Amino acid sequence: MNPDALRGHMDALLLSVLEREPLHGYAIIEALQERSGGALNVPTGTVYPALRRLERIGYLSSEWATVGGRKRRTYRLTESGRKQLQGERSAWQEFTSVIGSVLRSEASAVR
Amino acid sequence: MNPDALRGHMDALLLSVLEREPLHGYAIIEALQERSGGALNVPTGTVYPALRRLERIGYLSSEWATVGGRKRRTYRLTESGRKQLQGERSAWQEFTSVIGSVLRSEASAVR
DNA sequence: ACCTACATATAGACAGCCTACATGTAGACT
DNA sequence: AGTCTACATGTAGGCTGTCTATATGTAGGT
Repeated sequence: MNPDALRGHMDALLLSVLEREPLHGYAIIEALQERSGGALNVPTGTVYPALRRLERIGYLSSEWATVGGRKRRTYRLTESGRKQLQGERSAWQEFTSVIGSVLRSEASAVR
Repeated sequence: MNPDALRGHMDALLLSVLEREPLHGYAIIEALQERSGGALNVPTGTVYPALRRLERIGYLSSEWATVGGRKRRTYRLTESGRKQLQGERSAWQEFTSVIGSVLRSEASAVR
């Protein structure tokens, strides 16, 4: 999966994966892999900064927890984040529809 | 349309619009608008550099023409570009399928 | 002692899309 | 003559988000 293609869709992915239940960063990465059938292998250097950015914006909130001696920062969707996820979903529909319509244009309409 | 969303898909759009027939930059911008139902408004500062990049890579070739006193640089797909377009199309399928599957995951599978 | 999985984090590189600007022709209207 | 819009190409520099690489540390297995 070309990294550049993810640009601008990372937020939707992260919010979506947190819709079901709060998760910590590492678990989010695993969830993305699972739900994508192994296609999505997002590096930690992408996910952790992105989560912080989303928290800064107000779409996520986080708190520390210790499980089995390991520290986790667990993120959960805020109300604002839930609304944003709706927006991201419809933006995704719009996006795929628009790009798709250009890519599917007949190769030789005239001639 | 969020600019970041286009990232990494611009090539596919440009190659696709040139599949039917050779076009110059300005006409490419218009074609993108038409085929997207007005949703795609790509600025010249995006298109012209992108076309040059694609030519440098070898997916496009270009030549100057003068029409009605105005100079145009007309771009056409090379063989290599045609192959690349096929690749872009299947990459797009893969991409939408993967992201879509994550975004469509049930909001509450368990519980 | 070593390795792997778990877990978070940051610095800096990289790339591509954008805004803003520069330049010029043609044709219509005043 | 002057002004405006559409046509037409191009570049410089900014922005921003993803990536690579690296650092740090715990737990558990061999």
